[in-house]
Formats: sequence, C-alpha cells, structure tokens
Amino acid sequence: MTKSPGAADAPERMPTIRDIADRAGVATSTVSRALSNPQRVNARTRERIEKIAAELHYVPSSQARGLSSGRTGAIAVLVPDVTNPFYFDIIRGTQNQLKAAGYTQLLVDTEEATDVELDALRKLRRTADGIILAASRLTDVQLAEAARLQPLVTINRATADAPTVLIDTPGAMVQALEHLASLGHRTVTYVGGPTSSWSTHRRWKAIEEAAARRGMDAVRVGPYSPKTSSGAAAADAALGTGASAVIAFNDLIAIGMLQRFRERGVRVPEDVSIVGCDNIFGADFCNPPLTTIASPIEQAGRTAVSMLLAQLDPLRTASARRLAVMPTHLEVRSSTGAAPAAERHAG
Amino acid sequence: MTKSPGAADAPERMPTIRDIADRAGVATSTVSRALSNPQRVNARTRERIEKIAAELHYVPSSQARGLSSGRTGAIAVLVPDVTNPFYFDIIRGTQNQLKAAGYTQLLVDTEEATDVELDALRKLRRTADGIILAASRLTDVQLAEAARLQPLVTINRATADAPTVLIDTPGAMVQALEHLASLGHRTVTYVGGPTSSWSTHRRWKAIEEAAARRGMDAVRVGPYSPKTSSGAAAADAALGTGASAVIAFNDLIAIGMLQRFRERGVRVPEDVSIVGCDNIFGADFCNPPLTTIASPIEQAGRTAVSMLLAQLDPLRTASARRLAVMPTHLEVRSSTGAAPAAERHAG
DNA sequence: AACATTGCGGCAAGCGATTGCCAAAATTTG
DNA sequence: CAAATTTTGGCAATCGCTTGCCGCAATGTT
Repeated sequence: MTKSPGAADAPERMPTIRDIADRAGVATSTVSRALSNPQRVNARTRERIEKIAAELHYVPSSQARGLSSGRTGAIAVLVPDVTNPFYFDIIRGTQNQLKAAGYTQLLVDTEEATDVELDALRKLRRTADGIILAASRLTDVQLAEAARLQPLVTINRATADAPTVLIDTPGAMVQALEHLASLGHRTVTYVGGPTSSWSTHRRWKAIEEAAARRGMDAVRVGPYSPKTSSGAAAADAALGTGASAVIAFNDLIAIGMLQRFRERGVRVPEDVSIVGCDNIFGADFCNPPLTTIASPIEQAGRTAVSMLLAQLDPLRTASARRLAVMPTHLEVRSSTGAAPAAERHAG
Repeated sequence: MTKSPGAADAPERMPTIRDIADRAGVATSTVSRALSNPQRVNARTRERIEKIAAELHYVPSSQARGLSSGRTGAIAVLVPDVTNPFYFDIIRGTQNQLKAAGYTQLLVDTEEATDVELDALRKLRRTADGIILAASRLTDVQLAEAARLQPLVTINRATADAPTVLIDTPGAMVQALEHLASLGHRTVTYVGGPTSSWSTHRRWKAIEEAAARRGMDAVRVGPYSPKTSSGAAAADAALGTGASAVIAFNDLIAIGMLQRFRERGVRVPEDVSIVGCDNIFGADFCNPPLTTIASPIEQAGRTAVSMLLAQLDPLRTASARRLAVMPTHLEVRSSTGAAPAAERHAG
C-alpha cells in the first residue's frame, strides 16, 4: 500500500474531461463536444455525459480551454481609478452584464497613467477576449493601434476605431448653463479635470459655446485631479474668478469645493452656485445636496458589454452598433440658487 | 508568393517562447527558465534572451503557463456587493497589493447570496490561485470545506480554518457606547444588518454586553439590508423604540436614516444621536457629518493579500500569520450630541 | 592528474481542453 | 435493397509553456 485509502484529504485533483470520458466510456473529444457544442452529439450520450459531469462537479479548465480555443472567457475593464465612485457605477454595470453572459471580469486600475494603460492593454491581449476602456487616456493613434489588435469598446472617449459608449454630458452642460442663466447668473467658471481627460475638453468646449451664444462669460480654471481633496484649491481659484456660479468637472471636485466654501464662510447657493457632474453616490446627501448632471452610468457599463460581446460574436459583429449615447439630464438640487444682487447688476 | 509581404495587418500572431528560442538559438526550455527562473540560467544567455523578448514585445501566455504549472497568476476577490462603498475600499486595497505582486485581480460579486458564493468558489478553484473572501455568508462547515480545497483568506469572518483579517468593530462599539453614555444617553438601539452577516451578530453582542456593564438599555431592530434605502424603515423602527441614540450596522443605513429623520422633522443630534460604522466615502460630508467607526479598510485589503500570498509561498507558508486585527476608532462628528432632557431624567 | 561537483542547456513528456479529419453507424433516398 | 447522405464518435495533433531528467563542460577537490 502506497497510501492509506480514504486519507485522500490532500488538495484533491479536480476531475478532468478525461475522468468523465472514462466513466462514460467515450472519448474525450466526445465529452468536449457534449459540453461545449451540444448539437454536435447525440442527445442521449450528451445527457449521460452531462449527468456524470454534474456528479463529478466537473468544472472546465478555462486555461486549457483558452489555450486550445483561443478564447479566454474573460473581459477586462480598465478604469483610471477604482477609487472614483463614478467608475463604481460602471463597474457594477459591466459586472452584471458580464456575469449574465458567462464571462469573468478582470478589473484593472490604470492609475490615470497612459503608460500603465498601454502596458495593461498589451498584457491583456493574451488574457482577455476583449477590453472595456473607460475614460481612456490614450492618444488617437495609440487607441487606434490598440483597437486593431484586440476587440475593444471605449466609454467616454470617442474614436472612429472602436465602438463607443458616450455619456452626453456636454449636452447637459447646456442645460446647466440655461439653469444658471435663468437664476440670473452672468458669468460661470468651469473647474477643469485632468488635461489628459478627453471629457474635460469636450465639456469646456460645450460650455464655452453655449455661454457665447447666450452672452454669458465663461472662464476656466484648473486642471484639477478628480478627487474631493482637489476641491479646496478649486474653490479658492473659483472664488478668484469672481464668478457667481461654477460648474465642476465632476461631483468629487464639487463636493470638495462645498466643504472648502463652508470653511471660508462662503454660502452655497446664496453666494455662489455650484453644479457637479455624474451624480455619484453622495451627491444627493452632501450639504447642500448637489445640483448635478445625471445619467444612467450603470447602464453605460452594461451597454458597453453588449457592444463588446456583439463584436466578439462573428454572427452579430456586422450588425453591431458602433456608438451609443447615454442621455443625461440636469438634476437640480440645492447647490444652485439665484445669483447674488451684485452679479445681477453687473450683467 | 502566397501572401504579399508587409500586408500582415491581420490579427498578428503573438510571439511565443518559441520565436524567442529560434532567434536566440536555444531551446524553448532555456527561454522559459531565463524568463521565469532567472538564476537557473547563465547570466549572459539570460540577457540575450531578455533582450530578444523585449524586442518582440513578448508577453507570456498566462493560459499556457497556468496549464503546465498549475498556477494562474490570478487572485479572486469575492464581495457581497460591489455597490457598497465599504467594499470599494477593500477592492482598492487588494487591487494595489495584487498589482504590486504581479497578480491579476478577479472581481466577483456574490450578491449577498450563499449559493452564488459557493458556485463562484467552485468555479474559481480552477481559475484562481487563491481567494479573498470578504464578509462571507458561508456557514462554518462550508467555509472549512472551501478552505480545505483552496488557499483562502477571509475578511470580517473569523474561522479557524483559514487566515483572517478582522476589523475590530466590536471593540469600537464599546467606544461608541461610552461616547453616547458620556453624552447622557441611557438607552441605545442597534439597527441590525443582514441575518447572514457574521459581523452584525458580533456587533450586537458587543453592544449588548457593554451596555449591560454600564447599566444602559440596548435594544435591537432589524434586520435591514445594508443600503441607504433601508434607512427609512430603520429610522421609523428606531423611533419606535424610544431610544435617544442609535448605532447602525453601517454608514449606508445610517445615512439613509439621516435623510428619513430630516423628512420626519426629527433633528439630529438634538432629538436623536446616530453613529454609523465603516466611515465610508460620504460619511464626512453628509448632513450632519456622521459620527462613525473608522478603520483602515483599504489596509485590510492589502493585509489580506499579503496573508494570502504568504500562504501561497511554500517558504513562507509556515511562518504566515493566521490572524490580523485592524484597529478601529470612533470618529466623532456631528451626528451625535447630548441626550434630550427627557432621556436624562428617565435615566 | 584523476575524480567529484556544480552550472548550464536540451529533450521530451505533460497540463486539459479543442478541433480537423476520418470512419463506422444510422438514416434517407432512388 | 443498394447507394447516397447525414450523424455520431474516435484519433491525434495542437495550443504555449513548465519541469523532471539527463549529459556535457567547466570548475573545484585531493
């Protein structure tokens, strides 16, 4: 006896396709087909095989499967910062949809850095069947190259080279401006996000144009890192512009500004109005609750997954949508109010 | 000519260990060793190989590597709800540490459901080298079985069968109680979390005991789902108990309660004091800012990774820590205050 | 100088699936 | 009932890498 029977308490070997084949008295290829290509095999043998597989608690090795088939069953989701609540919503959306489709989600934080992003992308060519790239920091050329090498969908980063899910925040910026104008504001300052962010430029452009159209003044400050901690500097800078209203790149900055304004005794919205962007967790219960630009972010994540999956499926790839634009709207809460008298006279 | 040269714009085949071997004029085994077992090969040949690998932008196939070596290079992190900000901090911590160690993070949402958790665990035996199980809903037996089958570390769920990272919230509950007592509160109600949560029982027990010791009354309401939306019901129930102070299972519920209290015209902290738990994003800027139990959650994630990695490493596995307790402290903000007069007299 | 070590690299057998090709069996067709 | 098809299942080659084993060469030991 080399081993006492029953003492098999060691890291039990997992059953393989072969164990099933032996028990069923068929070849491994038949088992493989029965399990992943059901119509290729007789219904009765398939059932028998499935039964045995279930008894054995068989779980296919995605490794082996991936090696021979080329598919990995995993989709990577790249976000600039896992810390940012905005991406949480995206992650939640992708997670849901991916799980439903039987895919595994690989979560990668690119640290808002282009090189980390490129590096991850390169490594993932092997590991993932496709990529969802949120708020990419890549240049157009880099993005095109990446899209050429692997199936990819971008979120909030338009490109002709890959399907894209856009959140129409620029459109909502116009709403925000109108909202502020109707409250009597004549000048607005935009608190910009990271220079590498495609969105911040889009938003500023939208604001600039809309402001020009309605004869308002718009100035920009920044860039600021999208964190609440940037809010203090942003608030001080905004105050420096003398504007009575500010639109922030995102809610994180806006919430940070709220706190700074309080410290400095600046009342919101009496002295200054502020609108954020993204309607993140917390925007509704901060003090005062933040007027912000809301959109179905989680759905953006889900949509991105659908588009990617369509791209992966040779049958649907042709008919796949290349662009989805998520609607946005201005969620008016208490951080915006009538412009102070001084501002109105100046106008 | 079967193919026009240079027209290789198709999904380029990725270089393999073999391409490198050919160029370097060595066997694939040498390349393999040079790349993943450097001291096993001569420095000069190693350098040569590394150089060629770099030129080719070689990326090893984790699939193939995993298949032959048994290791996958991935660690799965299971959380009950990716939506919950508390887990965000954990995820951030694990993500950091895993990336630093060269591992890939697989994020899985178990939807607070035991069967989903078990199912994921089973599938992951093949896919991941180890598991980090946050706030597991498993029974002791299930957990023991899981730990037997694969390397695993739990967070906030003690068990003798696997290394554990505990956040000492019960300890902080005592602090919270003392804090409330010193403010004149005589009775406190605990708003419980999900029945399947191990933490909620631990916390209640700690409160019960501490309250008994200092002659306070403690009652429990619940269970409630850990979401802000549960706050309304929780707030109403808490009001029903007549207690002047409440300790909530977590900040999510506490923040939801804050909103409900405002709706009902109950002032915080004048009429009722409330303390949360976890110090999540938002606890500092809600209205009023929440007194809560804080701890280095992100570090808990990092520690869990370290413990798991130690377990994976045969050299360190013996010396590995089996238990880490993260310190906690009461972060006093504005949601707690002196007990209303009625309460003080009653005491 | 003869022998024992050690260092370095190659050979080849897997790891667990998938899949192209082929042949036997079952079914349809003329 | 034979020929033509279609089903069904097996064989065996891969996928890209790791690793045990072996042997040669270089170094170290008396």
